[in-house]
Amino acid sequence: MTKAEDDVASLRHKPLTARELARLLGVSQSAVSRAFTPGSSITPELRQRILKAAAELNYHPNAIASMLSKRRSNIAGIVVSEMQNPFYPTLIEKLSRGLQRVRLQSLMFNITRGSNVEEQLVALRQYNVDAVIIISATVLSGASVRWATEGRAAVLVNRTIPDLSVTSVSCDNVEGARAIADHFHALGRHRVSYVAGLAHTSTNLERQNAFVTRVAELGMRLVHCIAGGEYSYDAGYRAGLDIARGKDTDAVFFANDILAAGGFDALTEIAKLRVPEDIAIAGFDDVALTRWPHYSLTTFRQPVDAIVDKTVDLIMQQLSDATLPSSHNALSGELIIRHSTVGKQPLEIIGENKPSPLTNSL
Amino acid sequence: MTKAEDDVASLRHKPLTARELARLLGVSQSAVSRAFTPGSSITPELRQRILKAAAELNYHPNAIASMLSKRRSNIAGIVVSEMQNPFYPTLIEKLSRGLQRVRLQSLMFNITRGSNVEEQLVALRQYNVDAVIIISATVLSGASVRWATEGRAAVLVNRTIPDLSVTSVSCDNVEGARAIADHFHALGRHRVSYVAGLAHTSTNLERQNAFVTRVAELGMRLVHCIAGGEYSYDAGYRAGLDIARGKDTDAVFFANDILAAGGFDALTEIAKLRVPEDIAIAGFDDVALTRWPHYSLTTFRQPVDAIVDKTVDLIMQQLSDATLPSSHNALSGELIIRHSTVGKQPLEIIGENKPSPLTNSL
DNA sequence: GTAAGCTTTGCATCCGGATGCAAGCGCTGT
DNA sequence: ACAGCGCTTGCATCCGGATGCAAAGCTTAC
Repeated sequence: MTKAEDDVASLRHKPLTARELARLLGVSQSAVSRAFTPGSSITPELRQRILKAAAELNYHPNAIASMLSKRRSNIAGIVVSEMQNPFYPTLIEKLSRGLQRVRLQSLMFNITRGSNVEEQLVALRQYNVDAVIIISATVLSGASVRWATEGRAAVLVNRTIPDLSVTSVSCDNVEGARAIADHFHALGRHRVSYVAGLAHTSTNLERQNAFVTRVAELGMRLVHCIAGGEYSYDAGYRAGLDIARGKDTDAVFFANDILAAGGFDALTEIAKLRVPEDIAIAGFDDVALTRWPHYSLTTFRQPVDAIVDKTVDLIMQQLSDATLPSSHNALSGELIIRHSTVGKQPLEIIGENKPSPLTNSL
Repeated sequence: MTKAEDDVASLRHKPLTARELARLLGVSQSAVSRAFTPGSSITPELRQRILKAAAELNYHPNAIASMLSKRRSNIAGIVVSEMQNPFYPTLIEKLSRGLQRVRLQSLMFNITRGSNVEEQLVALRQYNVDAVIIISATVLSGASVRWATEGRAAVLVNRTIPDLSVTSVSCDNVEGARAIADHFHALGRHRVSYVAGLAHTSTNLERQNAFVTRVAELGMRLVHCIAGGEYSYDAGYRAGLDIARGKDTDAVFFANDILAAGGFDALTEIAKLRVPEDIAIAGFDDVALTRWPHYSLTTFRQPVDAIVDKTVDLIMQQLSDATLPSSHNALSGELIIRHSTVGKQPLEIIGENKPSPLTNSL
């Protein structure tokens, strides 16, 4: 044991420390520290000399030590649970890039069925992350969220918890669902259905309520309101079969794009319905596959960039002012009309502006 | 500034430290430390007393401090670049769970066009990660990889770099490509094509070379070898159109499933070819969409779980023995035959065993 | 009863940087 | 020339746990 450890230690030639570098240059360790701290009290000449030597000797300040003394980890913990939905990898990638812009690294905490949530949250606290970003319409209880976020900057993305004073950022689901309903109405559809995702999630509830309400306002009939049970292709497929059996729906709104893709295939390939002539289909999110020619799915685009920017912005604000009150931010999205509701002809007329249906898709 | 900082500090009620807890219990800080260190010299009674108090007072050892003194971060840095391909989110999720099992947290480093690679790698080193796992068929130069992995446990997943002595784990691409060629041959196809992904990646090169070689061995004709240029639906779609124009191919192997999906749609919906009657299609990876009824894509399944296990295993070995020589591990996958090569009838006969085509897909 | 041998505990110090404070230095103005 | 002021620099200490070493406590054996 001790032997092995020694071997390891000797082989991993330990990196240069600030003290060592300082000694070599005949300056103090503080000087080295200051050279790497923007805005600290040091002459440009000394700083240059130190930085130059550091570059030559391949010295990099030890982030761990720095964290310890600054009591600041420069790490944002991202709690994720649904990497299966392609919307999330995209979001996370952009988010992690956004965080990097403000010098925050992303420590990922995957919470999935199968992983120990408790343990993950303990780790989250132990790592002293400066900020917690929770991206998961599911899983965490309110109490867990409170515990995980207590006393640190935190943002819930794409999720709200009513009784919890934690800042949240999401797409305006109400706007989106209404836009879909309005679109169906403008197309002259009267017998609409809704396919839910995970029933109890805030995203689903908001979309469902807003859609159902708007449908009633517009005098359309809600034929089915199907509980998909999850945000998956399979659930959408099954729901599509149900709807086809009902034979009465002329427009369906699926709670997200993956559901819609499944529904699309079931409705066209099994039920042999024509889209959009027999039935119009709309999804939500605007993931890559909505642009695939096979689907060309009308959807409500989540303002991903805006969501990321707002999230990063709120984190930064909270970091500089711990008293910042929590807020719920619903960001405006955009209805993207494609073939699945208007067919190929009208699309050109309406002026769908993508130069090619292929541009920009996965 | 100082004012604000003070406010922050006061509001974030700082967590209990080991010294504080020790003082409350009338024991030494070392005792607390030992209570939390398995196998250390402490009586069970004392340990219990400390752990009990710790639980009550909500004390958790500060991981940062622990890292500093142990010179061990318990963090694995995962360098990723292609979150767009659904194969990777799945892999990463499983990998991060596998790492958690051995007490390693995953710090993600997203390397994308647009992000500063250099900076990311510096961060990787600064955080003193114990292990580096590079999952990205692309982007990093050999020199960068060497620099990032130097002196620490490291594994390249799904990628090899010939002249570099860094351990790698990947699917056996040669086996997979040969299996596809053999399958085409067994189906009686004679005029095959290959659609490449990112040309210079090891995954692509291995698949391409093995396929081309095997095709020649079997006496089949290689009609086209198309440079997709990237692993995307669009590239596959364009390649599909090219192949259809050539009119001579009766079986295509796409370098991965996403390419295959694009090719499938182009061949069936634009070129109006029947799959598999006119043309058989195979992909690689076995991502969720291959199971979607619309595609039902024959593919070579990457042994994701085995890849994850092997990777974690190799990391652990390297951590306990720094002298472990590097190795290249190609893990055996599995040919998954679906409708896109054998059609609906034979599938039942061949005995595709999924209880329902929907099971297990996204 | 006491010395040897082992275990448990505490003390002191270290990990590598950050930072408050005071000493050092250079410049200005009289 | 010297007091006064401001900027640089270094010293000492801290961040929160880990750990080698020695002291203390307990067993066992003579």
